[in-house]
Amino acid sequence: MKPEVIQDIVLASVKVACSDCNLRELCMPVGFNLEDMQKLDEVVATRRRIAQGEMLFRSGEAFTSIYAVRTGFFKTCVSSEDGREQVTGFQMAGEIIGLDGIVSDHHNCNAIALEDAEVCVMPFSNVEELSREFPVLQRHVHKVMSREIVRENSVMMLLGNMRAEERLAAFLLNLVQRLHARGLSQSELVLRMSREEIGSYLGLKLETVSRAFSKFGEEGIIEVKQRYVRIIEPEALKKIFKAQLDY
Amino acid sequence: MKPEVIQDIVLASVKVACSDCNLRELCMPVGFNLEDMQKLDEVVATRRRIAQGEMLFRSGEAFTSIYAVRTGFFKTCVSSEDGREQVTGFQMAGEIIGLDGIVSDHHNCNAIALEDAEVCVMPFSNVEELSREFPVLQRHVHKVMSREIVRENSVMMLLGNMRAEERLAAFLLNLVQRLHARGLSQSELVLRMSREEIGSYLGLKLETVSRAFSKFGEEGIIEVKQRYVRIIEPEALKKIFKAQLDY
DNA sequence: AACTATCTTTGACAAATATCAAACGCATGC
DNA sequence: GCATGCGTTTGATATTTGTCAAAGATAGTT
Repeated sequence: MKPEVIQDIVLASVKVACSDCNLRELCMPVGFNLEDMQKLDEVVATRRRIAQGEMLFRSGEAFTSIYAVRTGFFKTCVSSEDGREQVTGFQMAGEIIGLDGIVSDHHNCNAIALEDAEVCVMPFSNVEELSREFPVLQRHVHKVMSREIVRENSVMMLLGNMRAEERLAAFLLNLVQRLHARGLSQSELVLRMSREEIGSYLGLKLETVSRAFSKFGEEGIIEVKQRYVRIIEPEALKKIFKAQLDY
Repeated sequence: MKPEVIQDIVLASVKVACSDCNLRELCMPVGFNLEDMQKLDEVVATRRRIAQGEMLFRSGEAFTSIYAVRTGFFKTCVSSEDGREQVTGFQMAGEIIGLDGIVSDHHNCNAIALEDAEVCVMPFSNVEELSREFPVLQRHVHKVMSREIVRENSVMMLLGNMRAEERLAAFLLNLVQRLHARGLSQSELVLRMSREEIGSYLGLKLETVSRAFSKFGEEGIIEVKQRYVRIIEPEALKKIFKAQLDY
């Protein structure tokens, strides 16, 4: 715990202000006047850096805060008694991690950085307190949680009804869409996760994921070179993923 | 719309008070004094009856309220463009339906009564307003949403990592556990849903579900007669479902 | 540059589940 | 009582994905 405290002090000395953050529109409510925004800066207590491969929190740990990803890329996963692991999500800049911990006051999954990352630490008591004061923040928090519920509904559709190639097409389209919303290319990406992690998320073995990638490559729909992917024919991907839901 | 309005009037004339409801401990926060509780009665605007097979709400419909099941049994499901359907959950007395609608102000799934049912209609603006006034209600709402996120994480584990018999064992154990919490038997139940609906929830075809039921029956773990199920060896079910998560 | 560890790709084969088809059971209405 | 319809069970077969194994690619290290 000691090293974290020291690190927090270092980071807190850097200006920590939502009102001044370029990710504001991704993780804060819109339609906010400047005064409100400045009061809202109080939700974020500190920032925290997480090295690649390190855990932001682990299952069973006491829940105190939710986290907004500032930079880097995370995965969340649950594991069963007998050691099987299920990746439940991948999170990028502007997305919120840790909502699973509210119900039992303990985290219910592991959050692991897939590359060096920085998060804004938002003690949940701050969030609740300010939510009572600012209806627009309250509504925003509810929307964030509801969005997560809807996303998981879509994943259930994917896992329950789609075959391997449909799952991968859906996955790729979702990823580039989110990257594009962050100002990155809508046709090129570098995957931050392994075939095995993709497979875990999609309910497939890594070999099946690899084969689907190769098939798309052979068909000229995408260009794949290990973790680099270029989407050549987005329409073909969308056609494969007919079972498209809006998430 | 007319018939519903008339029905609402009829139902509202019956006493609608959370403070007086025998499901209170399931769907309202605990540790509430009586005065607070009486103010909280305002969250529920009306009650509404839904006949078997009817929809409480449908995907795309404007979101105004969340619903607490008072009696009866529901399923929620999403459907894809090409008509595939995925059951995302089954809800019984005391459980909350409709949280999916908050993010986009439109419902994102269909909620269908599997038997004649009655729900408490809680306009979400009431919920938010009273949440600002009562921190204990605010916390409760957050916990309900977080619980749904955690439940869906477990379903992802089930769909992504478990085979047919494990899925069915997990499903049966979860059902009886919830029924038992409502004062019903922990060994006997009558399924409210068809094999096809179970299959949709579990990512299996109805024939596979039926075969798994038969297998459990042959092994003496359960007794099955159509929709009647008696669990003879709960420990055997738990052993099959090693990948047990606490949901 | 060579070595190592890790991730990825590909092939051959096995296992699980889906599909198709038919029979069965139970409730409903005539 | 019998016919009808819907849901369930069971069997035979097809398809998809998983498993096991080996080779290829990449990045980091010495």
